[in-house]
Amino acid sequence: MFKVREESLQHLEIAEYLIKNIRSGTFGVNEKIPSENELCRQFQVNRHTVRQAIARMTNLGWVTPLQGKGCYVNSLTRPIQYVLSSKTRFSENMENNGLKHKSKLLDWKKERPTEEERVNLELSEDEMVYRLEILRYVDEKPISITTTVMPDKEVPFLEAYLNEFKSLYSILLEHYQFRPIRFRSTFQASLPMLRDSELLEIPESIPIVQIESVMNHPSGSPIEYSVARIRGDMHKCLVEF
Amino acid sequence: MFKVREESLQHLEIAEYLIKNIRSGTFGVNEKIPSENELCRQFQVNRHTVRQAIARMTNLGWVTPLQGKGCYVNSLTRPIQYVLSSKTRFSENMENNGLKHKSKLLDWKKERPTEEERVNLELSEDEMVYRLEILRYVDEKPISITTTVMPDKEVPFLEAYLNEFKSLYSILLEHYQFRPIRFRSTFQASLPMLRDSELLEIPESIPIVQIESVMNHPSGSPIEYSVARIRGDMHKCLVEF
DNA sequence: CAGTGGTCTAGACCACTCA
DNA sequence: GAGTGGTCTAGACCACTGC
Repeated sequence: MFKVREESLQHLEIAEYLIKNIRSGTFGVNEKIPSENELCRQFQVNRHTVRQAIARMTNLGWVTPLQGKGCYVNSLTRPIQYVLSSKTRFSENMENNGLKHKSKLLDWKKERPTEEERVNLELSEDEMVYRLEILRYVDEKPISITTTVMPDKEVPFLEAYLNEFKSLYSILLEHYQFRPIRFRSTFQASLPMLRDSELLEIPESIPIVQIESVMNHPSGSPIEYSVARIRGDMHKCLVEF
Repeated sequence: MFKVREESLQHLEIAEYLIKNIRSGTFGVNEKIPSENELCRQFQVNRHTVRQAIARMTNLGWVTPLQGKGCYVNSLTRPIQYVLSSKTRFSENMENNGLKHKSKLLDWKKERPTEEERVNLELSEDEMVYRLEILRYVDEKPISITTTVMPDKEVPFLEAYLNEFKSLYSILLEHYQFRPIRFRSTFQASLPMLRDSELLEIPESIPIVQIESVMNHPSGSPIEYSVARIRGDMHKCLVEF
């Protein structure tokens, strides 16, 4: 129960030394820390020990190693405040934070919903849905992947408007004349799937926030079910009651 | 951008093999997977390679290695649904989920607030606060650490009631005749600090959800500022609008 | 005591980046 | 081609668990 576990953990000392130097600014943001071999010489330890220290720092979100280049100090991530209310949208939130943003449609399909989607959207067995996968950027950096599912019947011929994709909500407003209203959301901390970490360009050990939401048509019926997977180190979600 | 990165990643293959066997039930929940040396023999690889595979599985939340004992498959964590509204409390939420729960007061102090606490509680420079650290258990397992700060003036002589600590809200209700009301909360995914991982008995790579909340007195003034750090793999927070 | 996971060394080859 | 991080081998000692 009361573990002691001190003594002779060189990799922890190396990690602490490096973090202290990042904190103090000796290694600045977006700069390189010394190479693995350099650190081996400095601390007179094996490369494996240095790599353990760097793995730890990577997990804690301090640095990102890049093959062939070096190990870079992550930019300070004062988290973006994302306000969740019945009305707020991604783009409005980013504009409130004064941030440049954009969205990219990775893929879309028209197909049968999964069981979960069917339940959340209150659909019958044979109805079809549009499934969109959207990658969102802030300041040119990818920050979230969202899978959005909408019933076919509510947004007929949606594909006609997807070629020039800017924002899902602008399409809905422009071509279907409505704004979805957030009905409920759940939050969960998780770790990225392989595909997430590739698209978001983060190591697999950085936590992500998964937000599942059900949005309603202004008339009250559920119209959109979305699952967003967001970099956890760059976000803070605010809910007011 | 389009990384290939396949070929010769033995540790990924080993991890996938083990995960497949956990999924299929070959290695059951709370059972041991084969020891590192055993896996070395099976796959004809170096122990370091096996350890990489296990590190990955640990990060992904599949197993927990215990020194001297073995590497155990984590119990399936269908997440607990935690409803956030202006009124819900920890204990009510757990009872709604039909779960046994308890709270333990780790520590308390009466001291000056930090700048952040002062702002959130709208206090003047010289006011004092009670700071409580509470560890909560569900089914006898620790799941969250909460630091709760309340202004001294609102709960005078609080220490008199802390000896027989069961639940903060029962003390407030019984001795101060009020129930705090949730005003706002922020969510963030994060990784545990060293102390968190010790108290929650989780590896440092399992994500946690940090929920910061401001609670109001029914009369409207802020009365409690709390920061809860919760195992991310066991929780889902639901917000309705 | 034997078996387990945790730490560390010494050295190898590879894939990638950049000048 | 020199330097970087990524993978892997071979072998050592330690701390901890259980019988």
